[in-house]
Amino acid sequence: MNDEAPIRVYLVDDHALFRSGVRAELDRGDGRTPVVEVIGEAGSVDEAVAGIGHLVPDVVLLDVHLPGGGGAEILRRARAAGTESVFLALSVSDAGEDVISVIRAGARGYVTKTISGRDLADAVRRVRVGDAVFSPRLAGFVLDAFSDRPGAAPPVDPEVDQLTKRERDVLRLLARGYAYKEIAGELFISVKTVETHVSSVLRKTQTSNRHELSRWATDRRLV
Amino acid sequence: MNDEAPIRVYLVDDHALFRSGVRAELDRGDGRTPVVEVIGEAGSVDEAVAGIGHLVPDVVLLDVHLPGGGGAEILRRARAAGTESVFLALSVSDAGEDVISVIRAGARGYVTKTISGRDLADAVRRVRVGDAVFSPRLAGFVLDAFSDRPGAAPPVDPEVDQLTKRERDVLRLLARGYAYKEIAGELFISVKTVETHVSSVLRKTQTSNRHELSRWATDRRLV
DNA sequence: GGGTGTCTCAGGGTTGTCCCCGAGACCGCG
DNA sequence: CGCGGTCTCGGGGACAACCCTGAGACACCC
Repeated sequence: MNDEAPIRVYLVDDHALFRSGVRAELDRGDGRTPVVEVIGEAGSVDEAVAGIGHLVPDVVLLDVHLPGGGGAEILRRARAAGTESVFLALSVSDAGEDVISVIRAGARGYVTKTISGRDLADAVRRVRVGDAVFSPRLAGFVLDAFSDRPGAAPPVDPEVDQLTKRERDVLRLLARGYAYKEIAGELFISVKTVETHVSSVLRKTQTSNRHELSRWATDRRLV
Repeated sequence: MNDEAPIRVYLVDDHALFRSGVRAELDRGDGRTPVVEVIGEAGSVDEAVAGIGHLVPDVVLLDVHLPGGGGAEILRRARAAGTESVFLALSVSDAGEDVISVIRAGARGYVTKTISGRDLADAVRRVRVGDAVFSPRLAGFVLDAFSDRPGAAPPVDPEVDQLTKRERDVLRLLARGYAYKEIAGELFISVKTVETHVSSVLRKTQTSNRHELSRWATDRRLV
């Protein structure tokens, strides 16, 4: 599996301490031949885009949450500048929206920061050769979200755009904690009609009550 | 300012990568004499309590969010075991509740993970000699919270601390969307008792239903 | 014209939420 | 010992949430 030359990695995270940790763990190579080499790092969006364009790394390790745009922003700008680097997201967050946004932007994998140095090196090697790498907790989630779209990333979730306009109206108010009666008053329809819409929304989103639905909606930023 | 012997530091964080980073930055000592030496580390609550008791470090660098109890829990248990180590919280979070909880438990400082290696070493040195160290963004907050309480700290809303312990238990689950039946199962009490507690909470918080209450609770970061 | 989809509304049902009332058990305080 | 606070639990009721079935009106499209 050794291609002689080590994999050249660029590291983006706003915490210098964390960058230092990744560098220490990866460069050490776990006592064996260093298959991974950190050739540069950045702590901000602008710095990262410039560094990637300049150094042309094989793999970019990308933090999701950064001041001034986030990892997805870096990915889009680097792609727009014509980079061919492969991107692997590395984040503390396991929130669905974070995973979705960065994968949609084009990352080839997403691992959480709980990962060990050895596993991280292995993940880097795997995305380098084309694998998609996900932390175990996220794998199921990602498969669900992209199961019926093998090709490019869709603009919105399949579940969201199968809601009708009126259903979205009801959903918006519902997620804000409105009672059926209040929703009816707001939309100038009867309570019974509200019930019908709510019922459809719950069925389509595969949630069972308004609390789950609220979480579902906020995860997708519909509120 | 050099006491000849380096300050002995114990490091607690659930991310091995991050521990590695702190270790690399601190041990290097920025090219000068190593004033700080990492003598041990832990990734879990139990491991940390045991390690602190055994190694007797001068300073413990403590992550706030840990599986199985958190930094405040470690601090309390280590104190109960009679340690004389000084604790410095080191966290990604700048949320008020996190700061409050760990300071209340007895930490002498709180810095965020955006800190540089050099500044961290300096912070360690300062808490070692008795200073209270806070990241700039948190300094104002901490002063506010403790301004009128030179001693201990009960900085909660008047409405929150008039809730009894059991009522808070119920509130926590209720705000997460649990049904009464589920809360009853979780707390090993009857649904009727849950109703009683909910009723009290709604009255004391002057809210009229669980949705308003959820917002009330999240506004005060009780979830 | 017929099929499909959306929006509207209703009846009737189960379950959940919230309120009122009362009540026994425990514990700490004066 | 009595008193107050907390925790526990019950009955009974009003209303909200949610489900199922059915159905009329309108628009679009083949």
